[in-house]
Amino acid sequence: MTSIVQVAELAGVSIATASRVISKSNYPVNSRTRERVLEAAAKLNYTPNALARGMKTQHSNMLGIIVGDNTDPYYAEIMRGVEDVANENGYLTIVCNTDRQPVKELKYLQTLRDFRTSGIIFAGGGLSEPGYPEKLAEKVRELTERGTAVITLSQHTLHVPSYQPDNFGGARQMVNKLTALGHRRIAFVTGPANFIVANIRLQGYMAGLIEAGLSLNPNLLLPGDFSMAGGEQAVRSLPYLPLSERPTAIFAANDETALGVMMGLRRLDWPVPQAVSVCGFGDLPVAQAVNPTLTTVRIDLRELGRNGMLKVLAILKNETVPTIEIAPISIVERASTAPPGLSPD
Amino acid sequence: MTSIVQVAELAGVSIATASRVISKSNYPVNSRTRERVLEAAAKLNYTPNALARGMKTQHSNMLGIIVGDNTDPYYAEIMRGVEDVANENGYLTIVCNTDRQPVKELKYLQTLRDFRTSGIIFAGGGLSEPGYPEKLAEKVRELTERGTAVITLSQHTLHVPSYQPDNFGGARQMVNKLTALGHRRIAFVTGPANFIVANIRLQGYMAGLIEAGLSLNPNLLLPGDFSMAGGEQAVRSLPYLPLSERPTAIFAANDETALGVMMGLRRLDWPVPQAVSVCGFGDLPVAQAVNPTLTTVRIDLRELGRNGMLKVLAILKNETVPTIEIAPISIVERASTAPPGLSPD
DNA sequence: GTGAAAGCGCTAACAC
DNA sequence: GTGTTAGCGCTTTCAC
Repeated sequence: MTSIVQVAELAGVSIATASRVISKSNYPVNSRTRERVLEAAAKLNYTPNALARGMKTQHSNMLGIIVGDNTDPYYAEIMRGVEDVANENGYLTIVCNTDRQPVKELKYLQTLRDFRTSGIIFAGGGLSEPGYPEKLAEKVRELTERGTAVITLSQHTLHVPSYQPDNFGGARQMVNKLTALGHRRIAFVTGPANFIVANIRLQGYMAGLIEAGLSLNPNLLLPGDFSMAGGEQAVRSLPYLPLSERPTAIFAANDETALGVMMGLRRLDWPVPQAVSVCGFGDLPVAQAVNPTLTTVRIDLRELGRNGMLKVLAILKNETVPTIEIAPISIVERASTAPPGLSPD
Repeated sequence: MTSIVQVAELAGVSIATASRVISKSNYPVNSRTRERVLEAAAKLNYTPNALARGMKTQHSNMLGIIVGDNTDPYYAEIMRGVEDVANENGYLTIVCNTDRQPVKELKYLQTLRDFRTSGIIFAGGGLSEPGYPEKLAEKVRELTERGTAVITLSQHTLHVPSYQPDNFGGARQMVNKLTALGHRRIAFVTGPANFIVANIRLQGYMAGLIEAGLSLNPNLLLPGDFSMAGGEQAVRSLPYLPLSERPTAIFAANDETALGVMMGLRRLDWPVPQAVSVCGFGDLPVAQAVNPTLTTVRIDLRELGRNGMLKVLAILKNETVPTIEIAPISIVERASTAPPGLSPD
């Protein structure tokens, strides 16, 4: 393996000089000397050992991204945005799937510390399990103290800079849209209870109801878990409701759930949107692929990722970044929503 | 930052002894001494610097996974399998999105080399652009010579161990299924021409036709590009075919294309599967979510990833691994296929 | 403008 | 069983 030593030898200079050229230090080096070093490096097909460099500089040009599951299109899209900017800036992106398990999350943070990762991005929301936020905060403090740039891309228990989609406003606006269409009985399929984002969307839903002068019917709060299976399961209880209470619209806490809801309704033979409108949250690519196409709250996830990584870079350059910044959302109306009462019943 | 030096000091031993305990070397250490070191490490919340360790051992417990796009569910699923096993074995997984561009791929390989990555997994098929395979092979040789374990998870130009789905057999079997249903005019939507896997599936399609005594109608070879948009575009030409030539079944080279095909057919008002059957390749999660659900060739991608990573670990342990191993596929019949002639025309 | 040398944290000979 | 020491490849004072 060729090291800077052979480059220096071939160029006939000291390794110090070679290093100055190679590492693009702003130390003055005679342009002819610089030329010779560059030539030698090229001839030897030399590139610096990133490990050795990281050892000196105490950080490694690596970035950890903490996701629930990289298979989930929500996270996949964010990851892509992060990786794009990371790659443009010479950083390596490390995937950390936690399955939302505190143990896995903590273990990964430790490993990322061992590798002197330059930055860590929490792509998803925090887990609000008892005792966990404190433990996590402690671990993260160890990291930030060392100069690791840490940010979150969602509402989180962590007190680090955060760039987050407007989950509350998005849910509220979606309910506004539904009430404007004439819906009065709007069900909401929740996300996992210990998942902060899910609760914020629920708050937005309730705010939307209040704005329209509606009151919350607990029977229309259907438990879900952000999965398709959960959505499918959630609608099973609907036929047992008295006709007068049945929802004319179902708002799912995320798109995957909404897809499950649509599958469940198909099984019940309740046509969408004729019998019941369905909408989701996220605007994943599938939202356009399903039949009927899904009305949803759009978050530009790739942009969220790109911006997140830019913030990490800013922190590493010691620039000040705002504690909380809100990424705009928008409502995308598609075919799965319509005014109520199109159905015979 | 606490290093092995402070641990040794606190335990009252030399750093060599401390290292022997910490690094789990099988060197004999007195159990009482070992105990003291472990205690000291725990008290100081010490964990070894992975960079320093990698510097000595010349490789870093990091693994690069080369994908076209981590947003593509095909790659996402493989990644997850790889990451699972990697994590279980203390390896970090680095995402490398290439967008199938040789330049990006080569650049990433260089970076992975700089970081002394222990292994590299090519998740997708090789690019068969003129001159590229040679360049890539050269770069990979540099890596394998250094002890990097390199494998591919698809048909590839590279001569490294490969664990790959049976793309040929899968396509052939799907055509068998369609001909058994009674279809005689089966269209095929191709993938990108420079993508090896796409061509192998095309070969399988042709083999299936021959087996059924059918000949290839060039008009039924529709150009696609593995994307939904490509699939949608591909069917646009169909109405211009004389009635007697119109396909009763459309086999798309991958699931995303099949989804696009279904969207395109919806626009044409050709009901699936009544007017025309549709099937895909891959069995992505969406295949079950669309309406009608998609008949497709199933590859267990997560298992492919898991196994791939296990192979990398085997290579690193100097075990011999087979040059080529084929992962089984299966046909999943769902609602998008039916016998032909259910349509009025 | 250039070079000598210390040291980042660790492992692995090599002594004792 | 334990300790001393030489690097791994790089950056960075500090001399010159």
